[in-house]
Amino acid sequence: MRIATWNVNGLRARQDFVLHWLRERQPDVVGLQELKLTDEQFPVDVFEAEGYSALTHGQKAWNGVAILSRKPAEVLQRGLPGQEDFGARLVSARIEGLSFTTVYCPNGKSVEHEDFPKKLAWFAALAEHFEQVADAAEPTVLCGDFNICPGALDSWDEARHAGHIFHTDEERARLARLFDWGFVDVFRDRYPDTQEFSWWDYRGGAFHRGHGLRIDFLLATPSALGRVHEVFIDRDYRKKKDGLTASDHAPVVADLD
DNA sequence: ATGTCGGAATTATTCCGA
Repeated sequence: MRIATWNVNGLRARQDFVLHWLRERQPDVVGLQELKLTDEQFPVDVFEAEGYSALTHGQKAWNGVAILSRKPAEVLQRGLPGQEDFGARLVSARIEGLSFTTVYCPNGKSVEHEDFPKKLAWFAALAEHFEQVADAAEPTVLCGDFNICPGALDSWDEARHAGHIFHTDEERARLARLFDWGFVDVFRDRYPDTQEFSWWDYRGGAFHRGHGLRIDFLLATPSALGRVHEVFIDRDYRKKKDGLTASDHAPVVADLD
């Protein structure tokens, strides 16, 4: 089973690009983030024609998440309990015995902004949700755009950004609570010393200059992690394809037995 | 160039968020 996560930065603008990727990479289950459309606007028929059912949790203009699946998927949750006012950011499903959740975590904007403490509270609610309703002994995947660099290796310039947004101890402590519960960062587990990024700013030629961050993850409980035989960040799909504009995020992909 | 995108509000330009 091939699973993936991808912040597409607007599905209406990215639809043809996403189809290109699906045909090329042939994933079985995909968590999508930043759809920027409502459930009514989601092009269900387009993905069904490609062999995928879609479970969506969208809203007008901003945020929005979905799960595409080639296998039967039963929705478990739409929205993070208690945090619905902060946008449509979570959807989860049970797919062939795997609990699969995808999230678009709040950005926070800057440590001085009012969204920053709200971001921290959102992460606390996310950890609490898993502590309350999930079982770390079960095969479980939590994937998405976390908008946090877990460590110095995950930033193109930790020294410059330390203490700033995506690089604070407070944000890293909120991620640590998810790790304490039982999640493992699949890419970092397999490649402890490799610097790779999943997001590059559109501005300033950041992609070509190597100015990126690793903020998109596949997290897995040990029983799911044990099934992983490969994981990669699909950097090639951060580039234009057939004249189509890429998202500012690359997909993250893992192959499970 | 605080440099690019996507989307909304409003109707070709400006704003907001990332």
